Amino acid sequence: MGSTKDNTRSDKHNRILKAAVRVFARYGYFNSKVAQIAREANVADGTIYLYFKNKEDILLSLFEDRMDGIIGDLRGSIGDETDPFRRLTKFISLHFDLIRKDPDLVSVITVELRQSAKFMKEYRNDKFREYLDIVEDIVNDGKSTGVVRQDVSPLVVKRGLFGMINELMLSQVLSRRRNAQELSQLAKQVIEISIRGIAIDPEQAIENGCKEV
Amino acid sequence: MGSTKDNTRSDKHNRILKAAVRVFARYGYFNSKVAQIAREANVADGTIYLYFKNKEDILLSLFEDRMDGIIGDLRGSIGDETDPFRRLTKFISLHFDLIRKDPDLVSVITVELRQSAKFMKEYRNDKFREYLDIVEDIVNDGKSTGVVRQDVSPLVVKRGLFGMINELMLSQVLSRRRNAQELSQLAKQVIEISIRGIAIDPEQAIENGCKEV
Amino acid sequence: MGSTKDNTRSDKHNRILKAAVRVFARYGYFNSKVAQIAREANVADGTIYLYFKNKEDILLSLFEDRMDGIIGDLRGSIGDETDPFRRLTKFISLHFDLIRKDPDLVSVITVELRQSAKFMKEYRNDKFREYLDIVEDIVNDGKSTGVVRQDVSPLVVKRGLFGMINELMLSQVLSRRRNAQELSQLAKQVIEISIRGIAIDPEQAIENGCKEV
Amino acid sequence: MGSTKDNTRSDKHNRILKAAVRVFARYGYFNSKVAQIAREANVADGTIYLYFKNKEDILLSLFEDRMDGIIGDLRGSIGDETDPFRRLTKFISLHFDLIRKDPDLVSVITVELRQSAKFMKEYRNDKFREYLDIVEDIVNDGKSTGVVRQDVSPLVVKRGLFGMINELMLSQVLSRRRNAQELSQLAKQVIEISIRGIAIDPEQAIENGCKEV
DNA sequence: GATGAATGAGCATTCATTCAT
DNA sequence: TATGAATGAATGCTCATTCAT
Repeated sequence: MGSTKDNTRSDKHNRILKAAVRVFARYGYFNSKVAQIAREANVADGTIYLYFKNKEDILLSLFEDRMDGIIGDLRGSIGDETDPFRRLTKFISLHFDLIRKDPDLVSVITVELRQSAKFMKEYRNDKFREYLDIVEDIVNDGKSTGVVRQDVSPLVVKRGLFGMINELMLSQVLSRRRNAQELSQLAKQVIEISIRGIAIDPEQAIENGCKEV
Repeated sequence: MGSTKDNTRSDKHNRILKAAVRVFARYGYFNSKVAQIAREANVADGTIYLYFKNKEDILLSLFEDRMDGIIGDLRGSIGDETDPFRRLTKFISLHFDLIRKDPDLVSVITVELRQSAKFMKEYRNDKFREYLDIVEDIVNDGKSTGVVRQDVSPLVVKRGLFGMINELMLSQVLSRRRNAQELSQLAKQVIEISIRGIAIDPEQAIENGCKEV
Repeated sequence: MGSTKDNTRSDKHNRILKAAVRVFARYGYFNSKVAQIAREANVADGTIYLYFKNKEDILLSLFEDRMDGIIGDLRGSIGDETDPFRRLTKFISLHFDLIRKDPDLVSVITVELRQSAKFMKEYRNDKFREYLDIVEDIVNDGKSTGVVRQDVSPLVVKRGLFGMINELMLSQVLSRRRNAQELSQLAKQVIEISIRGIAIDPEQAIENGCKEV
Repeated sequence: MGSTKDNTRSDKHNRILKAAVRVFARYGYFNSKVAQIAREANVADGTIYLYFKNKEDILLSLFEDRMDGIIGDLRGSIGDETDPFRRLTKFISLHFDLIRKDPDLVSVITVELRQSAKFMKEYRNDKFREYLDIVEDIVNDGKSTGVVRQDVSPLVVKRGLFGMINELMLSQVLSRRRNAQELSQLAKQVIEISIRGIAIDPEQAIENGCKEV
């Protein structure tokens, strides 16, 4: 029958993860109780520990799992494009789409993840790096093809752009009201500033980057 | 008879705050014990509660107190300047100076503050807004004088720039090595991207904004 | 085929018991996990409960089962002898042999068994009593034949001797090094003290009791 | 007012220890809850941890503390005597007195202490050794003065006698009924068997050892 | 104001036991 | 019989906060 009856291994894993995003987003990581996640996932407390090492592992696994999806989406969306600015545009846009599609996930990524000492110390080297490298690649590509200024540091851009997007997503997630138009306006602003910020020929870059988005 | 003997009210208040930055930066907010802060401040556990409502209040007071200093510094530094881009330049530079002057404080602001539900929900309206408004004013000023593009949203710039700076400060604080040159390079990158991102005449703006900094 | 493939009922029962002695001896009763015993016995966790009521029942069954063997050995060894002191000698010797033959079992009997409230309260009435009665019979026999002092209490002797042997076995099991010679010296000491302690004519008793052992 | 109002540091320490003996004796170490000890001691759960590292530390401290008393009593009682057998007599007698004076303590020492892996592995080297040495000294003394057989091993006697006494105390503590007469009979039996077991001249030894006890 | 001993609510985690397959 | 995934009750310990001195 329905999804509640599907008790396969991977289903429980997923149910717990889905419950965790909701709970973490609502109460914050430290205020969330493992028992609460279990209840929302419709499993027993102990079952959680068959799938995750401990509470922190739920948060970290959540990040890894969801990042895989996000990175996949980003690559999928960017893959078709060759122009660095169009790729940057798509990269940024997808983030602001996410705010509507999964605000809880955005909450967890922008706020709760920072509660994990382990994440702050170690994790930012793995999946996070893979994610950041997408931007680095775009910038490097732009420098090779001569459309991005040579003195632009891809390292600064990737982290800086991430910070900018992250903060704007956060402020959106914290304020209740959100409509699609506002979000696309937001995306547009970020896109334009970013492109102009690094392009050799800003006007041309904007024209290329923003065609029919 | 040095400072350790000065037991005036404001001194203890300050000693606790100074101890708190150290402790929070080292162990993280949730892992920091009030007793530990008390020990580092050389006061009794109970004394803390004569000066602060509770543990979270220490963090929040810390933020308010230090933000006053930072805002003061920013205003002081910016006050002399009239060119919006020069003001922006100074605004950004001061942040990267802070990483060297008080890395613990940077740690607390970029990471630990997010642990406070109260801060995330309410506080971002007071002292934080005052801080952000500095940028908003700069951008608005630039738009009035016609050097910043009219379609630039000051709201997006203030939050976006904050996010960018914040993330770069965080990544600096997390990595051990830090030298003055690297930091000023970082600042320069952020300055250039920001200015070009919003200026009507980027080349002119950069020339104005970066004179002898 | 080989023993690992023999999955008859009594084989699994035995495999579990053998695994339990090892695990209990190594980790102590309370720190031993049922799952651990199952793994060492090469059966599933649930299978344990087809053969034993619960964890405590494993310990108690273990005791019963092994005590049958020990009592059998004791009776076998003593059966041939008629002289009470020779019987006592054999009784004691066999215990110190056990330390080398099955130290894990000695560990469980001297230490772990005491963790079971049920054993301490009830069990000491059944198999344990049967075991103690061997000594009681010897002493009573000695009193009848006039070689043991009339004012000796068989009840005290049986429990006292058990305690003495038990403690010496324990101290042997706790200390790593153990050699056959040391153990037989130990046995000899206990034998001599016991015999002299209860005999009417100690010298004669020792001579009878210790012939060619 | 009464003892319940004496809240000095050492008083709480003692109250917890006294509560612990009661609780451990009644429910067994593992079944005893820290909260239960706290309630019986009239302190908060957390207070326990101001005085003891953890649950096991309560048990171990209890042993150390009470052993000090017992060792002191033994030395006090034995101190006056010069005859080894009289000293042995007093040593043994005091144990059986303890059964009446503090059965809970006897319970804890004979049964619960064995639950502590730490005690079984490490502790038996310190306070316990000090206690056993009392017997070793007596036996050595007896051998020097030529009243104890030269081939008697003091090591075996000290551990063996301890085991004997221990087991008899345990069996007394486990059985409900206990009267002073029965206990002194018990002591007398142990005394006589021990003395005869090790003496060169048993009759003389008994006469010396048992004068007016 | 200052102290620090005392409080006690709160929770992640374990593991013996069950039961659907 | 046998399995092993799932269960959920149960508890030692921590630590922010209080308050008698």
